[in-house]
Amino acid sequence: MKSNDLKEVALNQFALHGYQGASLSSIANEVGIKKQSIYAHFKSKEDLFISTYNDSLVNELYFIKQYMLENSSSSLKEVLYTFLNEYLGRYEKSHNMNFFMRTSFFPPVQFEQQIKKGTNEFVDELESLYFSLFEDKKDDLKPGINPEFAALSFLTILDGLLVELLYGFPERLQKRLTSSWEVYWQGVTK
Amino acid sequence: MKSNDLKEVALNQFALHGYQGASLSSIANEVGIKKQSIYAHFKSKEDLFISTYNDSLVNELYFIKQYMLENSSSSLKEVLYTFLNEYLGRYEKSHNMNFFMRTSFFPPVQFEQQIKKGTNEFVDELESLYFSLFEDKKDDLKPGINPEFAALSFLTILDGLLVELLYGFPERLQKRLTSSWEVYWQGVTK
DNA sequence: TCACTCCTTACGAACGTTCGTAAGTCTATA
DNA sequence: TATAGACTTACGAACGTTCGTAAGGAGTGA
Repeated sequence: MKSNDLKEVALNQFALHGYQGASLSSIANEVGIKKQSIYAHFKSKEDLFISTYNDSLVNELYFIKQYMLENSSSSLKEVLYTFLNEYLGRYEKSHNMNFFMRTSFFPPVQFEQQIKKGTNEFVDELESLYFSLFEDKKDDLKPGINPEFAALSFLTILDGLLVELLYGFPERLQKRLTSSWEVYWQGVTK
Repeated sequence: MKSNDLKEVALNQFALHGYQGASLSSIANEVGIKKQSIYAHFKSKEDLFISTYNDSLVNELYFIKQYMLENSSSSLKEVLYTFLNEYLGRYEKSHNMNFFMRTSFFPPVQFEQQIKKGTNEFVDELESLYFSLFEDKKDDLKPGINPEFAALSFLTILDGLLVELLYGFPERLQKRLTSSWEVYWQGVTK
């Protein structure tokens, strides 16, 4: 289906150049059609954009939920550390994360409320996934550590590493990952 | 001087709409001149942009260095925690941080190398500032904690909180700040 | 099987608008 | 009187969008 091709190419272009920077003609070009033909699939550039955004949100959430399902039997330490590495590695494999971050961090003004709502639901879901995880495995934590605090703290570090991912200096990212993990794990276990 | 007015307005518009989304005419409009008059001060939109970017980098670094100078006698705990709050609070007061983050995270393609170089120097300087701080005050740390690790870990948390700042949910930011700080400080002290 | 209609997808041509940029002119200040 | 800075006018290029049209497939009734 050409609609999916369009959304896939649009994702890449929007990730690379942003909403305003990506043009319909260059998107159409990459798909192999004329820009007017886009209007057979989407009624406007805005329509294409939010359609792409909704997909990216679903994909992002799907990846995380899937990981959680597949690793629910591992120890807390293993779940967390492996997740960090897998999630950061995902960045290289598709533009979905890049697009999603760009759009969530700096939404085009005309979509601001809509995207803020999406972001809010995403983070809410993410947090409750991690709350459950930490609650289930709180025996792995040092007594006296609030599982919710530990979860939020972990997610903050994850966000911090995402920033480093955007900067694009892999060796620095690696050092930050090592340091942050060590200090974090030392903080939540004895 | 009108050049400074221009850069100030440009900073706001670029922060709000990005490089491609901000137009010279709207910038000129806000300054109170015609867009063609911009060319009396800058030779192109690109020129205005990187000029604005260089200013924003200097400002960002200045704020941090100044804070470090003024608080060099405080305890490590106080320096760090107060910095977190002051730096996050700075976000509301000017668009400099927003512009700088937007540009560093997602540079327009034609400026990519130039901005990556700036970002790299900025982070390098930031890290060495914190390396010195943690080295100077390593007695405040739990023995066995590597001061460099503690510094990088702190900076990663800072970045993570910046992301939360961009999301724009103050109450969530507050919870993350509290949790992250508590876990972090528990990790680096006994 | 045939003809008819409907829907999807694609196209060329053109629309109005906005963009960044250029050249030349006027005017105030120093 | 020289210069900086703002103005007017104008430009080509690119933008998103609309229109009319055409090819192809799916389903329907004769």
